[in-house]
Amino acid sequence: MIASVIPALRLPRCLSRFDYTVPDELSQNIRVGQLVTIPFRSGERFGIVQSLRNKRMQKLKNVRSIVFAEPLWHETYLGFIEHVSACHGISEASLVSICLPPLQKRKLPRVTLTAIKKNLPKKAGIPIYHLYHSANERINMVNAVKTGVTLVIVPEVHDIEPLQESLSSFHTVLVWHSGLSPKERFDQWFHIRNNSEASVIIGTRSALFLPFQSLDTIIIDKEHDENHKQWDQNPRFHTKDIGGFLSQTFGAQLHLASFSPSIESYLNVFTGVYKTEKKPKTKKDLWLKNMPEKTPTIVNMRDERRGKNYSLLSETAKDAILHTVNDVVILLHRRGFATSVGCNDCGFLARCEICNSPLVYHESDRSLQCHYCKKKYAFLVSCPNCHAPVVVLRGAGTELAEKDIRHLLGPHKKHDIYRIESDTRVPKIATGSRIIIGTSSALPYVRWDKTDTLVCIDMDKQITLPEYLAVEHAWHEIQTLQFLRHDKSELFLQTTHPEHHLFRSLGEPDRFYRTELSGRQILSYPPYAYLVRYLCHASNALLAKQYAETVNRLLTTEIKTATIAHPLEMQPGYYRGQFWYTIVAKLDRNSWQEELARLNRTLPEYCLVDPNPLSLLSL
DNA sequence: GGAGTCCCGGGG
DNA sequence: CCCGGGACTCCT
Repeated sequence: MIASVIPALRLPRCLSRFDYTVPDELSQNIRVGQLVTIPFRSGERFGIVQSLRNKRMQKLKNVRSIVFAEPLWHETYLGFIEHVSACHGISEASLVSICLPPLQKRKLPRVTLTAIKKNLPKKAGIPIYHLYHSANERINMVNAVKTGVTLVIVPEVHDIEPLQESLSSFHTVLVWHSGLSPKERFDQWFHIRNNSEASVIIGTRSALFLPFQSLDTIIIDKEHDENHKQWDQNPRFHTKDIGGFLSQTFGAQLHLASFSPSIESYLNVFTGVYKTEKKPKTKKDLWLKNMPEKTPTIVNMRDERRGKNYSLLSETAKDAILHTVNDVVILLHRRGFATSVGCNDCGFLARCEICNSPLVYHESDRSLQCHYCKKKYAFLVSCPNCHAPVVVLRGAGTELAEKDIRHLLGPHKKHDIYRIESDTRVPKIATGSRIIIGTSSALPYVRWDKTDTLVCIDMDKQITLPEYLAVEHAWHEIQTLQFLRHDKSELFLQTTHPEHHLFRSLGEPDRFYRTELSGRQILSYPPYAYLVRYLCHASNALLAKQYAETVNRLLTTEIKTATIAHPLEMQPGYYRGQFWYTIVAKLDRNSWQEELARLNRTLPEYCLVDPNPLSLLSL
């Protein structure tokens, strides 16, 4: 007997299944879906039995051992593995290695697997959309789930704990995220494999690949959040896509939930792709009219400049901050002191010599830093291009904001000031009133009940950024603050484009969605097409470009229902020791899965696949 | 993808 | 003589 085995190893696309002879002493007990050990290269590896056939072949190595008598996975799950790896342009072997993260040989004798269920799938219904307006409604939505195993995927580790605490009295709750220790991982993983009782599993996107025996409900919470996309390493997947595949595999009901629906979901609700409790009847119906009635204050920064206020904060915001007794939150999107360093005379802009990204000024050591490749440069005194003595700092980062705030409050300030960024460790925070200055990664550290004043220093960048998702992202950010802040608090949005439909639609969300949708329809962007991005990389710039052109030719001849854009240099063009080019294809939104799998098959190894990308150009 | 291998060149 | 790094090769 021959066993086709998928090794648990990160292997290239073309290497997935390997044939081994089943020795006579194992042939009675070997099953499809079982975890086995196999000799691979010089060592021994875990693998999953993909299929068995009665045949004899020379020169094959033997399956070494069967780890558990019971199969780890149902046969149907192997179809899931095949489908996901085909659509995401990775080998089944790589995906299997992601599915078996905690296995250590010496611990395995401690565990036995329970018998596997024989008949799996019922048919999955169409996805259900839940719009919630408060934390309570959110909890109730999850609690409404009564029977079977429920998987809740949240965008960030921070989202797990609050949800877990409000649920634990009703359900057995298990959590899964990147912060677990190896021991916790091992225990949770086997618990999930063996548990057949009702339970709720709450996790980040890596929880999609846990060894479920059955799955009745999948909830994707904060469905609009960009953290649902894994964009920086293979497999580059979106929680919604994998959630859909899982729902098919287990016949589980898929739910999407958010306080700020994505533009894609809005269309899906109106076209009947998703069900809702209160269904809008016609296309003319408004769906989101009952948004919270807190209104943000839009501050026109052009007026501030005209009034000779050149600081980061408008007079209105300064005034509000000075009069706030409790907490203040100040948000902006850049770390450091200024976004860019350049010359007003000739337009020179300081860029990283390695990857060409604009450099960021850091006040603490008066250095210029590249936020992509981390290289540091000395501060420029004069323009290297035209030798003008003045090098101006444009834009603003969190460090500059902190300096301004300290200056504004003066020496007798009543607040403690904290700057929180993605890569700073969160300081030990005192109990007094505080001002938090940070990027959106500071939000988990905000005391919402005590925060009376919130300021978004600069909404402009997201409006002007040439990315189709930028404005939607800005909208969700505003809605996140609207959702979290208390009714008596004030939110200031500073912009030089107060006439933008993003701000004018704040009181009538449906208008925002419809305007964005019509723009996307014209350009065939999602949700009217399914995007896939192909990334070509090489250690030399010319080679990378040639690779991209080769892939472009391959795709152009192979493509059926899609349009494809010419290769473009990525932003930054150099990253992790490699030069990068990108090719974007727009696939038919109804048949993208087959098309994607077919296109991926033709690709050379150096080309990575990024289905459903968040950005067209940047890494 | 990455472990194993060979083959350089540089420092002693 | 020993290394570290780069290129190259396979993997049932």
